[in-house]
Amino acid sequence: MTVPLRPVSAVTALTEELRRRVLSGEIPPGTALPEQELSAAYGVARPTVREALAALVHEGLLRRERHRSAQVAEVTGEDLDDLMFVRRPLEDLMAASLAGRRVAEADGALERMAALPGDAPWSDVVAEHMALHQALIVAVGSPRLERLYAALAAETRLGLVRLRDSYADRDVLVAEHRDLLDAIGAGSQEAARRAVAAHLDHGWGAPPGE
Amino acid sequence: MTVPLRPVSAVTALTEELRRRVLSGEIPPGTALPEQELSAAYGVARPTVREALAALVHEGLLRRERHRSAQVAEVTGEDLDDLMFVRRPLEDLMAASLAGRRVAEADGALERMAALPGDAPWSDVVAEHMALHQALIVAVGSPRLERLYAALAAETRLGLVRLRDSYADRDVLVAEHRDLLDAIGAGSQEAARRAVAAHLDHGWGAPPGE
DNA sequence: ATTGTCTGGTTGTCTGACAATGCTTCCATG
DNA sequence: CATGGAAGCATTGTCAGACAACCAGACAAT
Repeated sequence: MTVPLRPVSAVTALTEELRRRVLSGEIPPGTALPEQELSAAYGVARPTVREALAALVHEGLLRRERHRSAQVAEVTGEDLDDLMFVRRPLEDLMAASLAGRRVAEADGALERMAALPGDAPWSDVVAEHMALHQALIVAVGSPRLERLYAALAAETRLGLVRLRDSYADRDVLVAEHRDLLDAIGAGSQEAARRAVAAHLDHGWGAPPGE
Repeated sequence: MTVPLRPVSAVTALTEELRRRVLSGEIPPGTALPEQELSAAYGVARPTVREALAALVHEGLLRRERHRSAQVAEVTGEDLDDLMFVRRPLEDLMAASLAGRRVAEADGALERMAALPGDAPWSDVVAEHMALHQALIVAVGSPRLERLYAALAAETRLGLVRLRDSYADRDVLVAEHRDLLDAIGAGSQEAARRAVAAHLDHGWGAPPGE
Protein backbone atom coordinates (compact mmCIF):
# COMPACT_ATOMS: atom_id res chain seq x y z
CA MET A 1 0.00 0.00 0.00
CA THR A 2 3.00 2.24 -0.49
CA VAL A 3 1.98 5.53 -2.05
CA PRO A 4 4.80 6.85 -4.22
CA LEU A 5 5.90 10.44 -3.66
CA ARG A 6 7.78 12.39 -6.29
CA PRO A 7 8.36 16.06 -5.41
CA VAL A 8 11.46 17.87 -4.30
CA SER A 9 12.37 15.81 -1.30
CA ALA A 10 10.77 12.98 0.58
CA VAL A 11 10.24 15.15 3.63
CA THR A 12 8.56 18.04 1.85
CA ALA A 13 6.50 15.64 -0.22
CA LEU A 14 5.22 13.87 2.86
CA THR A 15 4.68 17.16 4.65
CA GLU A 16 2.57 18.50 1.82
CA GLU A 17 0.61 15.31 1.48
CA LEU A 18 -0.22 15.15 5.17
CA ARG A 19 -1.07 18.84 5.26
CA ARG A 20 -3.40 18.40 2.34
CA ARG A 21 -5.14 15.45 3.94
CA VAL A 22 -5.55 17.21 7.25
CA LEU A 23 -6.79 20.45 5.76
CA SER A 24 -9.22 18.69 3.47
CA GLY A 25 -10.74 17.03 6.48
CA GLU A 26 -9.76 13.61 5.23
CA ILE A 27 -7.95 13.09 8.51
CA PRO A 28 -10.26 14.45 11.20
CA PRO A 29 -9.07 16.25 14.35
CA GLY A 30 -8.02 13.99 17.16
CA THR A 31 -6.71 11.30 14.85
CA ALA A 32 -3.47 9.80 16.04
CA LEU A 33 -0.65 9.51 13.53
CA PRO A 34 1.86 6.86 14.65
CA GLU A 35 5.23 7.24 13.00
CA GLN A 36 5.53 3.58 12.09
CA GLU A 37 2.19 3.56 10.39
CA LEU A 38 3.00 6.57 8.25
CA SER A 39 6.41 5.16 7.50
CA ALA A 40 4.84 1.98 6.19
CA ALA A 41 1.97 3.68 4.39
CA TYR A 42 4.14 6.06 2.41
CA GLY A 43 7.18 3.89 2.04
CA VAL A 44 9.57 6.30 3.70
CA ALA A 45 11.86 5.84 6.66
CA ARG A 46 10.80 6.83 10.13
CA PRO A 47 13.28 9.72 10.44
CA THR A 48 11.71 11.18 7.33
CA VAL A 49 8.30 10.87 8.94
CA ARG A 50 9.55 12.48 12.11
CA GLU A 51 10.84 15.47 10.20
CA ALA A 52 7.57 15.92 8.36
CA LEU A 53 5.61 15.66 11.60
CA ALA A 54 7.87 18.21 13.23
CA ALA A 55 7.11 20.66 10.44
CA LEU A 56 3.37 20.19 10.85
CA VAL A 57 3.58 20.49 14.61
CA HIS A 58 5.38 23.73 14.05
CA GLU A 59 2.53 24.93 11.86
CA GLY A 60 0.07 24.14 14.60
CA LEU A 61 -1.67 21.49 12.55
CA LEU A 62 -0.55 18.66 14.80
CA ARG A 63 0.15 18.41 18.48
CA ARG A 64 2.68 16.13 20.07
CA GLU A 65 3.60 15.14 23.60
CA ARG A 66 6.57 13.09 24.58
CA HIS A 67 6.12 9.40 23.90
CA ARG A 68 2.69 9.88 22.44
CA SER A 69 1.66 9.77 18.82
CA ALA A 70 1.16 13.06 17.07
CA GLN A 71 -2.50 14.03 16.85
CA VAL A 72 -4.38 16.26 14.48
CA ALA A 73 -5.10 19.43 16.42
CA GLU A 74 -8.59 20.15 17.64
CA VAL A 75 -9.39 23.79 17.04
CA THR A 76 -11.72 25.01 19.76
CA GLY A 77 -13.70 28.22 19.83
CA GLU A 78 -11.16 29.53 22.27
CA ASP A 79 -8.40 28.83 19.79
CA LEU A 80 -10.24 30.68 17.08
CA ASP A 81 -10.70 33.69 19.33
CA ASP A 82 -7.02 33.67 20.16
CA LEU A 83 -6.16 33.33 16.50
CA MET A 84 -8.26 36.36 15.67
CA PHE A 85 -6.74 38.24 18.55
CA VAL A 86 -3.24 38.01 17.10
CA ARG A 87 -4.22 38.13 13.47
CA ARG A 88 -5.93 41.47 13.72
CA PRO A 89 -2.84 43.58 14.37
CA LEU A 90 -0.98 41.73 11.64
CA GLU A 91 -3.75 42.26 9.13
CA ASP A 92 -3.95 45.90 10.14
CA LEU A 93 -0.24 46.26 9.60
CA MET A 94 -0.62 44.68 6.21
CA ALA A 95 -3.49 46.94 5.23
CA ALA A 96 -1.64 50.03 6.37
CA SER A 97 1.48 49.04 4.44
CA LEU A 98 -0.43 48.40 1.26
CA ALA A 99 -2.57 51.52 1.45
CA GLY A 100 -3.23 52.81 -2.03
CA ARG A 101 -2.00 49.72 -3.81
CA ARG A 102 -3.88 47.08 -5.69
CA VAL A 103 -2.39 43.63 -5.52
CA ALA A 104 -2.98 41.82 -8.77
CA GLU A 105 -2.57 38.35 -7.32
CA ALA A 106 -5.11 39.09 -4.60
CA ASP A 107 -7.59 40.41 -7.12
CA GLY A 108 -7.03 37.27 -9.15
CA ALA A 109 -7.69 35.01 -6.20
CA LEU A 110 -10.86 36.91 -5.40
CA GLU A 111 -12.09 36.53 -8.96
CA ARG A 112 -11.33 32.84 -8.94
CA MET A 113 -13.18 32.46 -5.66
CA ALA A 114 -16.19 34.31 -7.03
CA ALA A 115 -16.14 32.27 -10.22
CA LEU A 116 -16.15 28.88 -8.51
CA PRO A 117 -19.22 26.84 -9.37
CA GLY A 118 -21.90 26.86 -6.71
CA ASP A 119 -21.32 23.23 -5.84
CA ALA A 120 -17.59 23.54 -5.53
CA PRO A 121 -16.21 21.90 -2.37
CA TRP A 122 -15.80 24.27 0.52
CA SER A 123 -12.13 23.40 0.72
CA ASP A 124 -11.63 24.99 -2.72
CA VAL A 125 -13.17 28.20 -1.46
CA VAL A 126 -10.92 28.10 1.57
CA ALA A 127 -7.89 27.52 -0.64
CA GLU A 128 -8.58 30.63 -2.71
CA HIS A 129 -9.26 32.55 0.47
CA MET A 130 -5.87 31.60 1.82
CA ALA A 131 -4.22 32.44 -1.50
CA LEU A 132 -5.75 35.88 -1.38
CA HIS A 133 -4.44 36.62 2.09
CA GLN A 134 -1.10 35.10 1.22
CA ALA A 135 -0.80 37.35 -1.82
CA LEU A 136 -1.49 40.42 0.28
CA ILE A 137 1.06 39.46 2.88
CA VAL A 138 3.72 38.76 0.29
CA ALA A 139 3.03 42.09 -1.37
CA VAL A 140 4.06 43.88 1.80
CA GLY A 141 7.57 42.57 1.26
CA SER A 142 8.45 41.79 4.84
CA PRO A 143 10.01 38.35 5.21
CA ARG A 144 9.18 38.25 8.90
CA LEU A 145 5.58 39.19 8.43
CA GLU A 146 5.42 36.33 5.99
CA ARG A 147 6.92 34.00 8.54
CA LEU A 148 4.53 35.03 11.26
CA TYR A 149 1.57 34.72 9.00
CA ALA A 150 2.68 31.30 7.81
CA ALA A 151 2.86 30.20 11.43
CA LEU A 152 -0.83 31.00 11.74
CA ALA A 153 -2.05 30.17 8.26
CA ALA A 154 -2.43 26.43 8.64
CA GLU A 155 -4.30 26.73 11.89
CA THR A 156 -6.49 29.45 10.47
CA ARG A 157 -7.30 27.27 7.56
CA LEU A 158 -8.10 24.33 9.77
CA GLY A 159 -10.47 26.52 11.73
CA LEU A 160 -12.06 27.95 8.63
CA VAL A 161 -12.86 24.49 7.35
CA ARG A 162 -15.20 23.95 10.26
CA LEU A 163 -16.74 27.38 9.96
CA ARG A 164 -18.40 26.31 6.78
CA ASP A 165 -21.74 26.63 8.55
CA SER A 166 -21.38 30.25 9.50
CA TYR A 167 -20.83 31.15 5.85
CA ALA A 168 -23.99 29.55 4.51
CA ASP A 169 -23.01 30.70 1.06
CA ARG A 170 -19.69 32.05 0.07
CA ASP A 171 -21.02 35.29 -1.37
CA VAL A 172 -20.59 36.87 2.03
CA LEU A 173 -16.98 35.81 2.06
CA VAL A 174 -16.43 37.22 -1.41
CA ALA A 175 -18.14 40.48 -0.52
CA GLU A 176 -16.09 40.90 2.62
CA HIS A 177 -12.86 40.51 0.73
CA ARG A 178 -13.93 42.76 -2.08
CA ASP A 179 -14.53 45.41 0.54
CA LEU A 180 -11.12 44.77 2.00
CA LEU A 181 -9.28 44.99 -1.31
CA ASP A 182 -11.21 48.09 -2.27
CA ALA A 183 -10.49 49.74 1.04
CA ILE A 184 -6.80 49.01 0.69
CA GLY A 185 -6.76 50.18 -2.91
CA ALA A 186 -8.50 53.41 -1.98
CA GLY A 187 -5.80 54.04 0.59
CA SER A 188 -8.17 54.52 3.47
CA GLN A 189 -6.63 52.96 6.52
CA GLU A 190 -9.85 53.51 8.39
CA ALA A 191 -11.93 51.63 5.86
CA ALA A 192 -9.34 48.90 5.63
CA ARG A 193 -9.27 48.51 9.37
CA ARG A 194 -13.03 48.25 9.45
CA ALA A 195 -12.98 45.66 6.69
CA VAL A 196 -10.41 43.61 8.54
CA ALA A 197 -12.44 43.80 11.72
CA ALA A 198 -15.62 42.77 9.96
CA HIS A 199 -13.88 39.84 8.36
CA LEU A 200 -12.21 38.60 11.51
CA ASP A 201 -15.28 39.08 13.65
CA HIS A 202 -17.43 37.11 11.34
CA GLY A 203 -18.48 34.03 13.20
CA TRP A 204 -15.42 33.54 15.34
CA GLY A 205 -16.08 35.81 18.24
CA ALA A 206 -19.78 35.15 18.32
CA PRO A 207 -21.19 32.61 20.75
CA PRO A 208 -22.53 29.44 19.15
CA GLY A 209 -25.86 29.88 17.44
CA GLU A 210 -25.27 33.48 16.55
CA MET B 1 36.06 15.86 22.77
CA THR B 2 32.54 14.76 23.56
CA VAL B 3 30.74 17.34 25.64
CA PRO B 4 28.18 15.64 27.88
CA LEU B 5 24.62 16.94 27.77
CA ARG B 6 22.14 16.33 30.59
CA PRO B 7 18.72 18.00 30.20
CA VAL B 8 15.37 16.58 29.22
CA SER B 9 16.20 15.15 25.86
CA ALA B 10 19.26 15.06 23.69
CA VAL B 11 17.62 17.24 21.08
CA THR B 12 16.48 19.99 23.42
CA ALA B 13 19.80 19.87 25.22
CA LEU B 14 21.73 20.33 22.01
CA THR B 15 19.31 22.99 20.82
CA GLU B 16 19.74 24.99 23.98
CA GLU B 17 23.49 24.60 23.98
CA LEU B 18 23.83 25.76 20.38
CA ARG B 19 21.43 28.62 20.94
CA ARG B 20 23.44 29.73 23.93
CA ARG B 21 26.68 29.62 22.02
CA VAL B 22 25.28 31.51 19.07
CA LEU B 23 23.59 34.16 21.16
CA SER B 24 26.64 34.67 23.33
CA GLY B 25 28.63 35.37 20.21
CA GLU B 26 30.83 32.37 20.82
CA ILE B 27 29.89 31.17 17.35
CA PRO B 28 30.01 34.24 15.11
CA PRO B 29 27.59 34.86 12.22
CA GLY B 30 28.51 33.15 8.99
CA THR B 31 30.04 30.17 10.72
CA ALA B 32 29.17 26.90 9.07
CA LEU B 33 27.91 24.10 11.27
CA PRO B 34 28.40 20.73 9.54
CA GLU B 35 26.19 18.03 10.96
CA GLN B 36 28.98 15.48 11.25
CA GLU B 37 31.15 17.84 13.20
CA LEU B 38 28.42 18.63 15.70
CA SER B 39 27.55 14.98 15.93
CA ALA B 40 31.12 14.13 16.85
CA ALA B 41 31.65 17.11 19.11
CA TYR B 42 28.61 16.49 21.28
CA GLY B 43 28.52 12.74 21.06
CA VAL B 44 25.03 12.54 19.62
CA ALA B 45 23.75 10.93 16.45
CA ARG B 46 23.34 12.91 13.29
CA PRO B 47 19.53 12.71 13.24
CA THR B 48 19.58 14.33 16.67
CA VAL B 49 21.76 17.09 15.31
CA ARG B 50 19.46 17.57 12.35
CA GLU B 51 16.47 18.00 14.61
CA ALA B 52 18.24 20.56 16.74
CA LEU B 53 19.40 22.47 13.66
CA ALA B 54 15.88 22.45 12.28
CA ALA B 55 14.61 24.05 15.48
CA LEU B 56 17.22 26.80 15.30
CA VAL B 57 16.56 27.40 11.63
CA HIS B 58 12.94 27.81 12.56
CA GLU B 59 13.89 30.41 15.13
CA GLY B 60 15.79 32.34 12.51
CA LEU B 61 19.11 31.81 14.22
CA LEU B 62 20.48 29.62 11.49
CA ARG B 63 19.96 29.49 7.76
CA ARG B 64 20.11 26.41 5.65
CA GLU B 65 20.04 25.65 1.94
CA ARG B 66 19.78 22.24 0.39
CA HIS B 67 23.02 20.32 0.52
CA ARG B 68 24.82 23.11 2.30
CA SER B 69 25.85 23.28 5.91
CA ALA B 70 23.70 25.33 8.22
CA GLN B 71 25.16 28.76 8.88
CA VAL B 72 24.74 31.19 11.71
CA ALA B 73 22.50 33.95 10.38
CA GLU B 74 23.93 37.35 9.59
CA VAL B 75 21.59 40.02 10.88
CA THR B 76 21.76 43.04 8.62
CA GLY B 77 20.38 46.49 9.27
CA GLU B 78 17.61 45.64 6.89
CA ASP B 79 16.73 42.62 8.98
CA LEU B 80 16.59 44.73 12.11
CA ASP B 81 14.28 47.21 10.45
CA ASP B 82 12.02 44.40 9.33
CA LEU B 83 12.08 42.91 12.79
CA MET B 84 11.00 46.20 14.30
CA PHE B 85 8.34 46.57 11.65
CA VAL B 86 6.55 43.41 12.76
CA ARG B 87 7.36 43.64 16.43
CA ARG B 88 5.68 46.99 16.88
CA PRO B 89 2.10 45.86 16.34
CA LEU B 90 2.70 42.85 18.55
CA GLU B 91 4.13 44.95 21.33
CA ASP B 92 1.28 47.40 20.96
CA LEU B 93 -1.18 44.56 21.25
CA MET B 94 0.58 43.38 24.34
CA ALA B 95 0.59 46.81 25.92
CA ALA B 96 -3.07 47.32 25.16
CA SER B 97 -3.98 43.94 26.64
CA LEU B 98 -2.07 44.57 29.81
CA ALA B 99 -3.29 48.12 30.33
CA GLY B 100 -3.64 48.81 34.02
CA ARG B 101 -1.75 45.74 35.16
CA ARG B 102 1.65 45.40 36.70
CA VAL B 103 3.51 42.23 35.84
CA ALA B 104 5.58 41.12 38.78
CA GLU B 105 7.99 39.02 36.72
CA ALA B 106 8.68 41.92 34.38
CA ASP B 107 9.33 44.25 37.30
CA GLY B 108 11.68 41.65 38.71
CA ALA B 109 13.63 41.36 35.48
CA LEU B 110 13.92 45.12 35.28
CA GLU B 111 15.28 45.29 38.81
CA ARG B 112 17.76 42.55 38.11
CA MET B 113 18.88 44.35 34.98
CA ALA B 114 19.32 47.60 36.86
CA ALA B 115 21.19 45.85 39.65
CA LEU B 116 23.75 44.18 37.40
CA PRO B 117 27.28 45.29 38.14
CA GLY B 118 28.67 47.88 35.77
CA ASP B 119 31.12 45.46 34.24
CA ALA B 120 28.61 42.71 33.68
CA PRO B 121 28.82 41.19 30.22
CA TRP B 122 26.42 42.71 27.73
CA SER B 123 24.90 39.31 27.10
CA ASP B 124 23.63 39.28 30.70
CA VAL B 125 21.90 42.58 30.13
CA VAL B 126 20.38 41.23 26.96
CA ALA B 127 19.22 38.11 28.79
CA GLU B 128 17.32 40.12 31.38
CA HIS B 129 15.93 42.29 28.65
CA MET B 130 14.52 39.26 26.89
CA ALA B 131 13.18 37.87 30.17
CA LEU B 132 11.32 41.12 30.74
CA HIS B 133 9.66 41.07 27.36
CA GLN B 134 8.94 37.38 27.68
CA ALA B 135 7.23 37.95 31.02
CA LEU B 136 5.03 40.63 29.53
CA ILE B 137 4.03 38.48 26.59
CA VAL B 138 3.24 35.50 28.79
CA ALA B 139 1.13 37.71 31.05
CA VAL B 140 -1.18 38.45 28.15
CA GLY B 141 -2.20 34.80 28.18
CA SER B 142 -2.41 34.25 24.44
CA PRO B 143 -0.65 31.06 23.37
CA ARG B 144 -0.38 32.28 19.81
CA LEU B 145 1.07 35.63 20.73
CA GLU B 146 3.66 33.69 22.67
CA ARG B 147 4.40 31.56 19.66
CA LEU B 148 4.78 34.51 17.35
CA TYR B 149 6.99 36.31 19.77
CA ALA B 150 9.14 33.23 20.27
CA ALA B 151 9.60 33.06 16.51
CA LEU B 152 11.14 36.52 16.64
CA ALA B 153 12.84 36.43 20.03
CA ALA B 154 16.01 34.64 19.05
CA GLU B 155 16.61 36.84 16.06
CA THR B 156 15.87 39.93 18.10
CA ARG B 157 18.35 38.83 20.64
CA LEU B 158 20.97 38.12 18.03
CA GLY B 159 20.48 41.60 16.67
CA LEU B 160 20.56 43.20 20.08
CA VAL B 161 23.90 41.62 20.80
CA ARG B 162 25.44 43.65 18.03
CA LEU B 163 23.64 46.80 19.01
CA ARG B 164 25.78 47.01 22.08
CA ASP B 165 27.36 50.15 20.66
CA SER B 166 24.18 52.14 20.31
CA TYR B 167 23.49 51.59 24.01
CA ALA B 168 26.74 53.01 25.31
CA ASP B 169 25.56 52.28 28.81
CA ARG B 170 22.60 50.23 29.77
CA ASP B 171 20.96 52.95 31.86
CA VAL B 172 19.14 54.07 28.75
CA LEU B 173 17.80 50.59 28.25
CA VAL B 174 16.67 50.40 31.86
CA ALA B 175 15.01 53.80 31.68
CA GLU B 176 13.17 52.93 28.50
CA HIS B 177 11.71 49.82 30.02
CA ARG B 178 10.82 51.51 33.26
CA ASP B 179 8.82 53.95 31.17
CA LEU B 180 7.17 51.09 29.37
CA LEU B 181 6.18 49.21 32.51
CA ASP B 182 4.94 52.40 34.13
CA ALA B 183 2.91 53.32 31.09
CA ILE B 184 1.30 49.90 31.01
CA GLY B 185 0.67 49.95 34.72
CA ALA B 186 -0.95 53.36 34.49
CA GLY B 187 -3.28 51.99 31.86
CA SER B 188 -2.51 54.66 29.31
CA GLN B 189 -2.42 53.02 25.91
CA GLU B 190 -1.11 56.23 24.44
CA ALA B 191 1.85 56.37 26.78
CA ALA B 192 2.51 52.67 26.33
CA ARG B 193 2.44 53.04 22.60
CA ARG B 194 4.89 55.88 22.78
CA ALA B 195 7.16 53.88 25.05
CA VAL B 196 7.10 50.95 22.67
CA ALA B 197 7.88 53.22 19.76
CA ALA B 198 10.77 54.86 21.57
CA HIS B 199 12.21 51.51 22.49
CA LEU B 200 11.92 49.99 19.07
CA ASP B 201 13.16 53.07 17.29
CA HIS B 202 16.25 53.24 19.38
CA GLY B 203 19.17 52.64 17.08
CA TRP B 204 17.50 50.26 14.69
CA GLY B 205 15.82 52.56 12.26
CA ALA B 206 18.56 55.16 12.29
CA PRO B 207 21.08 55.21 9.46
CA PRO B 208 24.60 54.10 10.42
CA GLY B 209 26.54 56.66 12.40
CA GLU B 210 23.46 58.16 13.99
C1' DA C 1 40.48 32.94 -20.40
C1' DT C 2 36.65 30.00 -20.64
C1' DT C 3 34.66 25.70 -20.38
C1' DG C 4 34.10 21.00 -19.01
C1' DT C 5 35.17 17.33 -15.88
C1' DC C 6 36.52 15.26 -11.66
C1' DT C 7 36.87 14.68 -6.93
C1' DG C 8 36.05 15.59 -2.09
C1' DG C 9 32.91 16.85 1.32
C1' DT C 10 28.22 17.35 2.99
C1' DT C 11 23.57 16.51 3.09
C1' DG C 12 19.22 13.53 2.23
C1' DT C 13 17.49 9.27 3.15
C1' DC C 14 17.39 4.45 4.37
C1' DT C 15 17.79 0.16 7.27
C1' DG C 16 17.93 -1.84 11.59
C1' DA C 17 18.19 -1.79 16.33
C1' DC C 18 17.71 -0.88 21.42
C1' DA C 19 16.25 1.71 25.50
C1' DA C 20 12.82 4.59 27.79
C1' DT C 21 8.31 5.59 28.64
C1' DG C 22 3.18 5.66 28.54
C1' DC C 23 -1.01 3.06 28.16
C1' DT C 24 -3.64 -1.06 28.74
C1' DT C 25 -4.97 -5.19 30.29
C1' DC C 26 -5.34 -8.68 33.47
C1' DC C 27 -4.92 -10.87 37.79
C1' DA C 28 -4.93 -10.98 42.74
C1' DT C 29 -6.93 -9.20 46.63
C1' DG C 30 -10.18 -6.86 49.66
C1' DC D 1 -17.89 -7.09 42.44
C1' DA D 2 -14.78 -3.34 42.77
C1' DT D 3 -10.09 -1.83 43.22
C1' DG D 4 -5.31 -1.65 43.08
C1' DG D 5 -1.02 -2.92 41.22
C1' DA D 6 2.12 -5.22 38.06
C1' DA D 7 3.34 -7.22 33.74
C1' DG D 8 3.12 -6.64 28.77
C1' DC D 9 2.57 -4.08 24.64
C1' DA D 10 2.89 -0.20 21.70
C1' DT D 11 5.22 3.84 20.50
C1' DT D 12 8.59 7.13 20.68
C1' DG D 13 13.60 8.78 21.45
C1' DT D 14 18.02 7.90 20.13
C1' DC D 15 21.76 5.55 18.18
C1' DA D 16 24.97 3.35 14.53
C1' DG D 17 26.25 2.66 9.96
C1' DA D 18 25.59 3.06 5.14
C1' DC D 19 24.75 4.75 0.36
C1' DA D 20 23.20 7.93 -3.13
C1' DA D 21 22.48 12.70 -4.53
C1' DC D 22 24.38 16.85 -4.89
C1' DC D 23 27.25 21.23 -4.52
C1' DA D 24 31.67 23.57 -4.73
C1' DG D 25 36.10 24.21 -5.94
C1' DA D 26 40.25 22.53 -8.35
C1' DC D 27 42.20 20.99 -12.34
C1' DA D 28 42.81 20.04 -17.19
C1' DA D 29 41.77 20.87 -21.97
C1' DT D 30 40.60 23.85 -25.60
